[in-house]
Amino acid sequence: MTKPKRISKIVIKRLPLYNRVLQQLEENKAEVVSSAQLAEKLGRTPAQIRKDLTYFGQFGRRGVGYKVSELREKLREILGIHRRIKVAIVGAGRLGQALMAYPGFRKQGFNIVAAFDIDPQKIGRVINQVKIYPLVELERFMRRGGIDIVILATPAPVAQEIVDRLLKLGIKAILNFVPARLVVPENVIVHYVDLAIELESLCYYTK
Amino acid sequence: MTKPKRISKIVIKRLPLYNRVLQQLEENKAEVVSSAQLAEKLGRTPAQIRKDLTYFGQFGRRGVGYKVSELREKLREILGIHRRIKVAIVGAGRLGQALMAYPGFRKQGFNIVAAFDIDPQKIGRVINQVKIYPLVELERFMRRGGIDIVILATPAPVAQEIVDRLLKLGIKAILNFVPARLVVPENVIVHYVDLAIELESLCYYTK
DNA sequence: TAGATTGTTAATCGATTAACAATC
DNA sequence: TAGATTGTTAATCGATTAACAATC
Repeated sequence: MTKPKRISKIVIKRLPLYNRVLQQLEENKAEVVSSAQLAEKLGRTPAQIRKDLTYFGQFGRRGVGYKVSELREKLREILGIHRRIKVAIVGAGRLGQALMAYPGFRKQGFNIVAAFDIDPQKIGRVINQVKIYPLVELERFMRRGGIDIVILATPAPVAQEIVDRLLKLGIKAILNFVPARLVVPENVIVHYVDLAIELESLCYYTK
Repeated sequence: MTKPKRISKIVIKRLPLYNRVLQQLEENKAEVVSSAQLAEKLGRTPAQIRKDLTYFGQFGRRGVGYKVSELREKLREILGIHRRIKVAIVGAGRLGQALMAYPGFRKQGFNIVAAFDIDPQKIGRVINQVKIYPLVELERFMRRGGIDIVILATPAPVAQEIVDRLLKLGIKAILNFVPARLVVPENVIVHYVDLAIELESLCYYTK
């Protein structure tokens, strides 16, 4: 084959942004939207939006534009968020608890099924309807029902060790808040969110 | 002029990562490091690291490598984190309070000077040594001492309105946790952290 | 048909990497 | 001097955008 047809990460990262705008348009009862209108709202070019979308199919009509509800549904399918995604938070320290309390996940339709920690002091506590379980329960949770994504918020020194356990259970995606590079096989994807690093790169522009 | 010599955002975002690794090396008493060693630890190419660094000067010695402490100090100067950076959190709801409690900012040397909210119920509360002030106090804080960066964690509907106030006070950098596109003049920089969007793009890979 | 907008190709732009002379 | 590694150029790779035929 000449074309591997692998869609780049950078494209995938834009799809949720498109989805967000479509959600708003839907709420405002918009029926149809053009790539130019989407681009305007997103601060991007119409060409980029059309190109991104055509990696996945032909969703628009020439001379008309895109049907809002239809395109949104397609995007949700592409992203895999048309079904209910089960998320677990591993590490229920300060940051973990903050994430348990964060309302945005539920608001976007995610199902935070549980939090996990080793500290017996924390086990059994409930924050924002999410209960903290001992780490050993992870296996049970994975078996019945499964967990689609783990949000990792452990202390840095134990992160890799815990990731190794998660990998054995078959976890495929990790949202990592721990400031440590994780070693995972290449079929597993890790997104890094490092708040201190975000702040540091901002500093550059304050001078 | 032929070369605008503008350094791209993508390069700036890598500098804190280099800094982090140098910090570790310093703790481990490493004196010298090569671009190959840094690349190994960061999962990047030696060429990229050397190129990134030479945008700002010549910090290494041929045949030898980079002096760890010296390079780290240079990076901290380039980023502007050699002096103590003052950060304010605007919006002390659930997410804002979680950010107040987040230990990583202090650990990286940031000074969280205050949080601000309009809700009289919250004003006066102290979380992790950070006090919540009424929004009107922002002006006073900006005058005496100043605020380098604002972490924005307000409700989405009022975000722009509050940003406009911050702009009038001369804020130059915003770390935005609000899922809304902010309108700012181009000399002001905004970094977006959208946790739900991070999760959504991860979903794509779990199928 | 005339006007609008997509889907897609080709051109452009920018970022990454390979390679190597300079030099410690 | 021989070996190592930087700084930097040129080649490559990938992403963005301009342009336009297709078509609603």
